[in-house]
Amino acid sequence: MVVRNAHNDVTEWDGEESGVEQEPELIARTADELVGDLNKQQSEAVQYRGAALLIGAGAGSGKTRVLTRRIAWILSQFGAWPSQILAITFTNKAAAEMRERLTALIGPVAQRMWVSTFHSACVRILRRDGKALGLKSGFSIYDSADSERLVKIIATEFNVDVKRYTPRSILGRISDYKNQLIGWRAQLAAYAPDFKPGSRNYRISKFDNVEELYAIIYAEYEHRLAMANAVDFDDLIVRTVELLRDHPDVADYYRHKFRYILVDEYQDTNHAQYVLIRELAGVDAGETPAPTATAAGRQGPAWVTVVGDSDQSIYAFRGADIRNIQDFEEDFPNAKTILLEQNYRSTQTILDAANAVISHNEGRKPKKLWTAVGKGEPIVGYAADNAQQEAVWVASEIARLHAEDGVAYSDMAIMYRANAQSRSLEEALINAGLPYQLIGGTKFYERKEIKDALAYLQAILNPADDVNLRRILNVPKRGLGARAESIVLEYARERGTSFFDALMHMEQIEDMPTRTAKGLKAFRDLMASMSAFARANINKPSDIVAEVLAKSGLLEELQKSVDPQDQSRVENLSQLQSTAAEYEQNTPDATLGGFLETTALVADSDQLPNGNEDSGKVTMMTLHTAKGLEYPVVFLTGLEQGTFPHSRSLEDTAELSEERRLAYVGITRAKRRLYITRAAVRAQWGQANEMLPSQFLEEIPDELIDWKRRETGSERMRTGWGDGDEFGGWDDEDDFSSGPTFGTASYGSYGSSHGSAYGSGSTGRWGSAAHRSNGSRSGSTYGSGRSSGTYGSSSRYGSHSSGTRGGRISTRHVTPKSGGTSMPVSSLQKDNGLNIGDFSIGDYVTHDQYGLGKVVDLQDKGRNSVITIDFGSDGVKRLMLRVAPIEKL
DNA sequence: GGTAAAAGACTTTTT
DNA sequence: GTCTTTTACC
Repeated sequence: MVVRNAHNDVTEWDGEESGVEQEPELIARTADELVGDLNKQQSEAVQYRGAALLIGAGAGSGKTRVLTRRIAWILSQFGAWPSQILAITFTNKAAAEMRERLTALIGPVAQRMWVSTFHSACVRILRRDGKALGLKSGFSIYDSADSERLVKIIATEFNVDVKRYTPRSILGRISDYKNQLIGWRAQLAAYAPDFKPGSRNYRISKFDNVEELYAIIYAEYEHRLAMANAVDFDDLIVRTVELLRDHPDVADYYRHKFRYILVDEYQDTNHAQYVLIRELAGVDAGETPAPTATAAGRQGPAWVTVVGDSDQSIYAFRGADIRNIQDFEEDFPNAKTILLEQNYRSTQTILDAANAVISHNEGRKPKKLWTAVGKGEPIVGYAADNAQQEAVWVASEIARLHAEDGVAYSDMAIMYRANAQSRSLEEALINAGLPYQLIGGTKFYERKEIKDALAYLQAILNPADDVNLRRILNVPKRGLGARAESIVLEYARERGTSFFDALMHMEQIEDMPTRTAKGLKAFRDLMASMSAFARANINKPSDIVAEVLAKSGLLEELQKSVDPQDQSRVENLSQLQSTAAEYEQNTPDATLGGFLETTALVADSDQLPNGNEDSGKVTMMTLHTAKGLEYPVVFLTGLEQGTFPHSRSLEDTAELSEERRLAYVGITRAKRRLYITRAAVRAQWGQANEMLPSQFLEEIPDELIDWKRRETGSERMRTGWGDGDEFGGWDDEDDFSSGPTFGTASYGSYGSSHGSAYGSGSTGRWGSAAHRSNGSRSGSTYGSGRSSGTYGSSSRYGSHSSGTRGGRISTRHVTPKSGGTSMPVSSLQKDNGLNIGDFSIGDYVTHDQYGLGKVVDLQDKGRNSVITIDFGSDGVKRLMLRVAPIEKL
């Protein structure tokens, strides 16, 4: 193993040198390697010595870079062990990226570090120490659908009017309680002291106090979760906090283990997560550090570094509390704040727009992003008559950029507020023959067939899991309907045991129809046999998946079906099989439980190809999913009052502020070119609505925008712009109206008039979804029959290895199902997605072959940009950026 | 208990 | 316009 130090020049590190796995050694980096190429603030943040550091990192300010360098700094300069570091992100993708960059920086030891999401870190803790809370091994993690199911079961039992109090809204309230660390005992004591969780036949009689209703369902929900040996998403955090608070020995262990805690996207933490950090760090544990400490040492609270940008807080709806970051300096003693305001991503024009929009938010700390990149091109605006036309224009602009300017499809992204907006855009791209990938929508692991298969696995692993067991009782159909279920359930409730227990003792149930008894026995035997198989092969999850798919009849039922949608379901199941095989291959100590965990904690954004991969496709996603990403060209669509900002946020200042931050996030995703579009008429759930321009458009200084079409046809006629008599304006596309300021009637006041006009509108002309093939939006078999040739080589990239987890990427291409072996992505790459604008002279990079190098020259030739790198002993090389196997450090 | 047709709800954003 | 849930009938 090669160690780098101050006097070694760059040394070759040949990853293939040893067949035997060794204890990976830490690559020690010199101070100059870690901060030599950083700006003053970045460098200060990397080196800061102190117990609490807040890095206020504006969009594109090199946040991840600072974070990874700081970790390397702590290791090499503070003398910390890799095992003493806990780095937390929100998404798996961010965690994977950080780990990857750390590996490049400090070597393979990074693979073993705690670099993970809040949720998976907590799972890890709970798996190890959850026994103290009564969690048995193999506990289930309920996703929101499972939780909703459970709430619905409870609410129905309690005779709650689920039309009025939907399971979702009840669950939302429960989630709020949890995020605030308000326990069910407290709620029960306050609002329903007479209720005992688990007691039968309790009826909520009076509805004059909704708090009582919530308190009771909350308590019962928690009770059932405990019975089922299950936790929900929020519990992962909450129960870990509980563990640390109530079990000093456990808390002690982690407090002395993690001496440095780093949290990314701190503005998105909720109260529970905030407390978790405090507990883990031992801020309130009362230990005092050695007075002369220059590092976290062994005693006293761990050193906490948080990185965030309050202007990018967009998850308040999920409980994120912006005060966590705003109050950091008061919350953590002797906290230091360092602001990173230099942006390395976008042009000044784009930043000016972002700054202008965000400045309309009240009560924020002023912050101004700036860049050395230069002014760049103006923002391009377009006002369409309707959503379809907007989509067609976006598609044509993408085609033009690709053809005329050589912009790679993968360098362009279309963003929108809500998933529902993707439809018309998708259609336009299909019609234009443009390759795309859509992120989000119905997630892979939320599909029915996948959830069914996972329910079997979960029930095998954790028989007490009532929700999953009951889910599969009659899936596939085996003649065990509501009646059979209720017989078993009744017995279970009488005896206060689980559904599983009741099933095991079904012989004692009286008055059971023979047919039902037969069916139940068959089901029980099936589960028993699969369970035996699983026990015998517990570290071969892919074999267990295969067994379940075959024995359960899930696969058979779908294969027999004539419904074309079921065909794609079969494919999805086979993909699940591949994912399991992949997991098994990549995980040394693979278990069924471990596999289920990976399926439980995935997000849409995890589905995105990371950095250096060129998907060859335009990316479409919601603004929320886009956070943390960047693209040379960004289309921000649907800038209308009611669409964006969303209608539900128009009346509330706080919510409107969040929408504005979302706009800020969207704008700052763009590196070179930003497009903003809107539609005058947009159909939502079948109805065409007339939409006013988004107020955010008005907040962008007019001189920054080059309007290709400023007003729509109908607006011009109404406002008398041009000649009233003429039918001017109905012609679309190349209408380069360059009129003076246009803020007349239609741009006047937004507030109250929104949504009042219901245009009979001209929608529909652009064709309805006639050719959407099978109604399934799953995409895997999406219109495979039509003209696949048009889509170039993108099929080769279809669903590559890293793309089998979570979320959906739909493309027009059928994923080639060749056994599930993953192809090495690198060999397929034609374009690594790197951008010349991201490099500056003096940057360090690693090359797959030559190792570490320093950038000495850059030639911006668009797609053919050349980067010149000094690799020390290997000489100075000129490389074509787009194909160079390099990574920026 | 299973199937098909009809009604109804739904859209923010997600770990 | 789509997806889920309810209802009517076999």
